[in-house]
Amino acid sequence: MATTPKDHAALLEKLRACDVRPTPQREVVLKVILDKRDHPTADEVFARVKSQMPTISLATVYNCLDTLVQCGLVRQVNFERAPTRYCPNLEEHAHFHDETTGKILDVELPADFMARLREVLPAGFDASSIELNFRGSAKPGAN
Amino acid sequence: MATTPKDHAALLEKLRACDVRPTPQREVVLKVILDKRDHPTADEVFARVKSQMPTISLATVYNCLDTLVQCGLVRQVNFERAPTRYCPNLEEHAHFHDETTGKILDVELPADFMARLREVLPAGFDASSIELNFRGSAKPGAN
DNA sequence: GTGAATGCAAAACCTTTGCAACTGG
DNA sequence: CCAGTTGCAAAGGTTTTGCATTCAC
Repeated sequence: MATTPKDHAALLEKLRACDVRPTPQREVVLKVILDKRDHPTADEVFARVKSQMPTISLATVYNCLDTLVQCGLVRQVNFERAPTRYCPNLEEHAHFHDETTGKILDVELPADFMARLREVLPAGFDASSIELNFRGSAKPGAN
Repeated sequence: MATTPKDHAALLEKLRACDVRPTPQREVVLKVILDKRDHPTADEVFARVKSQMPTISLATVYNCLDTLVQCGLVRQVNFERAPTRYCPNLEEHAHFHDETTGKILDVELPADFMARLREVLPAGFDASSIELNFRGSAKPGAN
């Protein structure tokens, strides 16, 4: 279960708030991402969406994902050579790639953490986004 | 010019220290990466290597790069959906992707910075590597 | 000599593109 | 109606693979 409303009306509202057409495809793509707390690839999103909307195409899923990322409704996570993953968590957080399970986990950050990270940038550098990725292994139990 | 010795003997020594066969291909791949301070893609490495060793194949370049990364002689940098880049700088540092120029720049970090970053990880998580990537634009002049 | 590395070509993989048909406002 | 979106199929670019040949030790 996600932290945010995910019923029909709420989803459409989110889309409209971003000034994008609330198409059924975008709604479903957004829905399946918000419905879980994981980090699916485009292909996994496609699979989930297909069960609700069998006629959707993979290209449309890619289109919708791009739109949602641009709107800031969903985040992108990039690790190594692996396919791009999508993240429903809009809070400031880092990612931990567990090499044992292959899973990606969210790492909560203290308040203002990202703001303080920016301080390492030399004068003249302005970061619009920051990605902090850990890779390693997690003992079973945590998260 | 790189920070580290890059003549024949020194390169071979580096490879031997990693317990890998010091083949001419590995040596040249390592050389062209250490010779500059930039972040070439596999294709760019291939182009540079070819001028010194015209018979080398792209697959071998990929093999060598993988080996060098595993040895820790070279680092990998991953940004967005872009092709993987390779980095000669073994110091602790972050990367800044300048969206205006498309270039990737090294960002120096204060001592122990990465160690302190690790502290945000919950108990039970052990990170073998950390990637800190900024994206944005840099005013001309810096770096 | 032998296991490892190379070179080549083909395949795999993820993602993008072109375009005709459709649709939401 | 009309710009924007979809669905499909085909192309694109990067990386990997299979296998015969060659090489470093």
